[in-house]
Amino acid sequence: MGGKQISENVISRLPKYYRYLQELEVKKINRVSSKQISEALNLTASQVRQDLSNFGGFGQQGYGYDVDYLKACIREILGLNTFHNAIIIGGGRIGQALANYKGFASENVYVRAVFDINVSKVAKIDGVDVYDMAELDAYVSNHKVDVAIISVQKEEAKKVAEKVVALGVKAIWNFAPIDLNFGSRAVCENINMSESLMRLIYKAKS
Amino acid sequence: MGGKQISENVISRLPKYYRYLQELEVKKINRVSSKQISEALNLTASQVRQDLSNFGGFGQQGYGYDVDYLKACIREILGLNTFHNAIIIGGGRIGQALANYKGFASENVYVRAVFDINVSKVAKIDGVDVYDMAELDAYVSNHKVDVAIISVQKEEAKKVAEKVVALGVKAIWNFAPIDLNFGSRAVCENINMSESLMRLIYKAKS
DNA sequence: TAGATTGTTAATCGATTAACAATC
DNA sequence: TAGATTGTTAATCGATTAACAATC
Repeated sequence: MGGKQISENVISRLPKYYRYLQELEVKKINRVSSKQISEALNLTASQVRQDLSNFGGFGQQGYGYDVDYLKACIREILGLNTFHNAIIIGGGRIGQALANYKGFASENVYVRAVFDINVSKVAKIDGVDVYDMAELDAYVSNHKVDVAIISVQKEEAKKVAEKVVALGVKAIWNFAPIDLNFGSRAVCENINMSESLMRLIYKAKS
Repeated sequence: MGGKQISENVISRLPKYYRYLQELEVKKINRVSSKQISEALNLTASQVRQDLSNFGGFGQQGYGYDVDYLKACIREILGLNTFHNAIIIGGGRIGQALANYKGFASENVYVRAVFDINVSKVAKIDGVDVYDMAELDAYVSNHKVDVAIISVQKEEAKKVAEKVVALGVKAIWNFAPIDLNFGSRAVCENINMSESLMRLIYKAKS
């Protein structure tokens, strides 16, 4: 919606800028230049300025960028000021690790429920209710679900993701080793550990 | 080492070709064209042929590619025929999930040990021995460790990764939310879930 | 003021796409 | 043979880098 299309490369660098600005904030550094950012993140200063200028002019000539202000701007651009309700589909090891991970709160993403085919095996994961997979439809229909986290087996991942997208979920975070893509119906990020491991092995031998 | 430098984009597509060829093999399909591959993976046929031709001519004019042969070639290119010993540093939820994950065997990567600061809490994870972090140096010095999987807290990740690289480990698979980079000393793949989640939220609002 | 650094325009570089001769 | 499809060369497109006027 609105404005020019931002390339995937630029989108991928935004969280890196954000993370670096957080570090500076912790260190009580309140001023930074595109050159400093570029050196910290292995980019060029031009690239940093080009990236940021996609969203507006956040700096000041001769001075650079105010750390707190730029961080707040990127936080807003990324959408981290909005609250998001998430559910986890698949209560295996990865699903459990994700339910447990406390880091999502800083992104304002809150896990509200976990769904699993075998509910008896885990009644509750770190305070999050675990429901039987059969209740997924009803839950998604009756609650506002912004993000569905897919951590089921590869074989079921596509089916279950298609289902929740059909029920209106607009964002899928997929941990199954397949590439999901919903076109304009929903956005998706794939965390494909298997592909990452293969890339690592490839690079290790070169 | 040897040959022209392959771009990161090409390397990232190799596992996708491999995965698709595996699927075809399961379906007993023994022939495929660049057009078919491209349609399955949302690429162009040109791109598929360009990518593959970086490594040699695996196809036949008028016919296409033999599935088994191409799969074997890509498996070889990726280095999946070589055995790799891995250790996991950090026995928290993610470390446990990784120790448990059986999928690495198909990449010939085997987890031989887990290291954790608090050994008493877990004596053994899915048959893999858990050692105290204090034994890490000695272990790496006395065993062939090809891959170190980093699943400790962000704060310790850089330090512990630098340590094992200094001890000779040439491949780091990093799950801590920082970008690690060892230049020519070691290769590295970062799985940054936090960045992925931010990208997802960004895209969800656009 | 002089020095520093932005935002933006232009130049370069690399990756993707198109085209096609070779040939199975 | 005629049709299909490769591998590769050339053309296009987009992303990165360089340059610089504006100005704090």
